[in-house]
Amino acid sequence: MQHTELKVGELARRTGLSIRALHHYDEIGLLKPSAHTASGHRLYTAADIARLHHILSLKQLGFSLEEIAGTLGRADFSALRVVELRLQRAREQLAEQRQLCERLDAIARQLRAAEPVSADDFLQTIEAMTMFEKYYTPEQLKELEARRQAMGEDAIKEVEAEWPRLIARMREEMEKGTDPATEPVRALATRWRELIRAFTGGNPGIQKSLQTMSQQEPQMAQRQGRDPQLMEYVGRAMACLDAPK
Amino acid sequence: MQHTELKVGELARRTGLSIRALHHYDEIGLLKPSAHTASGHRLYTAADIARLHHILSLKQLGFSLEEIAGTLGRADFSALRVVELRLQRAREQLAEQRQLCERLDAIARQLRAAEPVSADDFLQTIEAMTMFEKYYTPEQLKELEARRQAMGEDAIKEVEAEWPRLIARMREEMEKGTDPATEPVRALATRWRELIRAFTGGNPGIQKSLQTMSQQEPQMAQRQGRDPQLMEYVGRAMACLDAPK
DNA sequence: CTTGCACCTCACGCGACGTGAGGTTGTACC
DNA sequence: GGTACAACCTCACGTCGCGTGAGGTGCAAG
Repeated sequence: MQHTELKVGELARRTGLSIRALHHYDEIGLLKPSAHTASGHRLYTAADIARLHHILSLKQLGFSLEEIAGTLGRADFSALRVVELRLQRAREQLAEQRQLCERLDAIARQLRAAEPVSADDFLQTIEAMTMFEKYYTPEQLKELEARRQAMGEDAIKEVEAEWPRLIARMREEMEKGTDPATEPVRALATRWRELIRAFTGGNPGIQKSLQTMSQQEPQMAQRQGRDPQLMEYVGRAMACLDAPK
Repeated sequence: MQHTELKVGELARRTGLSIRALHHYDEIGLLKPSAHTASGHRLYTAADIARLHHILSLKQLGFSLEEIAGTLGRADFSALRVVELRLQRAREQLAEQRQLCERLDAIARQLRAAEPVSADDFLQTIEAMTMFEKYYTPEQLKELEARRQAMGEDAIKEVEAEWPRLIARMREEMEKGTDPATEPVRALATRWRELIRAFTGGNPGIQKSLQTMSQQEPQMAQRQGRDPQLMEYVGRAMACLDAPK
């Protein structure tokens, strides 16, 4: 009955751990075999094996080896408190994972809906989504998504195609030096305002977030051809709309 | 207009990254600033900053720096495929996280329901749950949980308290050498069978899993005083019940 | 005596940086 | 010119839980 002591290989086979892992536990003092052969081979006693089972249980709960060592070290710990702390951590990580999945899923859907996109479009899409998540609250994002749903795929694509054209025409007028209060510009400015309103839906929170984003991330606007100079021109045109000549 | 180049500190402040992280990206060749001052200070151009934004976007999606480097390296990758692979990984991790949360939550509930438990009880509870998860299918676990609910806390505690008593009395008879076919043992064996039936609910799958677990994990039984010798005695007593003298 | 297996002890590697140590550069003020 | 002080630089080790060799020893069988 004294042959109950196991060597590493045997223990590894029985627990499914690697030999290296057991060596590691020995190294860091988490599980030191109580006996050794004369030649230095590790001999794990029944008590060692019981301890290992405890270790594996706690490991399955996501505790670090250090935490396990601490927990097994002193027997006076409050089990409930320890588990609840760990549960809290796990819940936070779960929420993060969920968010990540949602992000990826949203992007995948975008990609599936669109034509085969170029790498550049792809990166821009992601960047845009990241920005949106940064500047809009979750509720606002929901509302935006709802409005997109309501508009339908085609309408969205139309608007997305119209923006660059509108920007280009506005730039033309600016470069020609057209007075922003006069006609071709008034029409363009009106359309500009309409498109923005179609996006915000008149929601003041979303309007505010959009404004914040535009101010904080001028590079994004730049990439779409909306440089500060143009924006200032548009601003003047808008002002003229409100104050009719 | 040529003052657009940023030094590390500035870029770090704007992106929320640490200076060390930017150094790291430089080290591994993920983002090498296109310019340096004469004295060796890093200067990030607008193009560098754009690349960094791409990097951060992909990082937010959980890609490793190596994957990001690969993705940004060649422009011919299939965006959808990349994202879908990543999504799959994320979903798997999400499932694991969820399982972990459930495990922790179950243990926390157990701990809250019970009296303040000793560290030893705690570890034993966890170990038991781990074993259960190993040998019973999710559906079986659900059924067991349902039966526990139906029994009520007090009844469960009663049964849990009865087991050690029953085991002790059985051992007594065995050590006295009582014939397992004769009376005090017949009654004990009957009760033994009843308790097991209360646990399995007569479900053959659960009966089988229980048997498998008992065979594969003799140490667990041992700790409850059910050594092989005793089990063999119980087995004989059971057989005598079925074949009435 | 050799073969072969299980065991031993170093010791580096991963991934994405954190955290110093110890030195240089740039800028502002005296 | 000197002297702070912040911002930059380059090593280089630490993290966590082992994987993965390299190079050597112990022990039983042919």
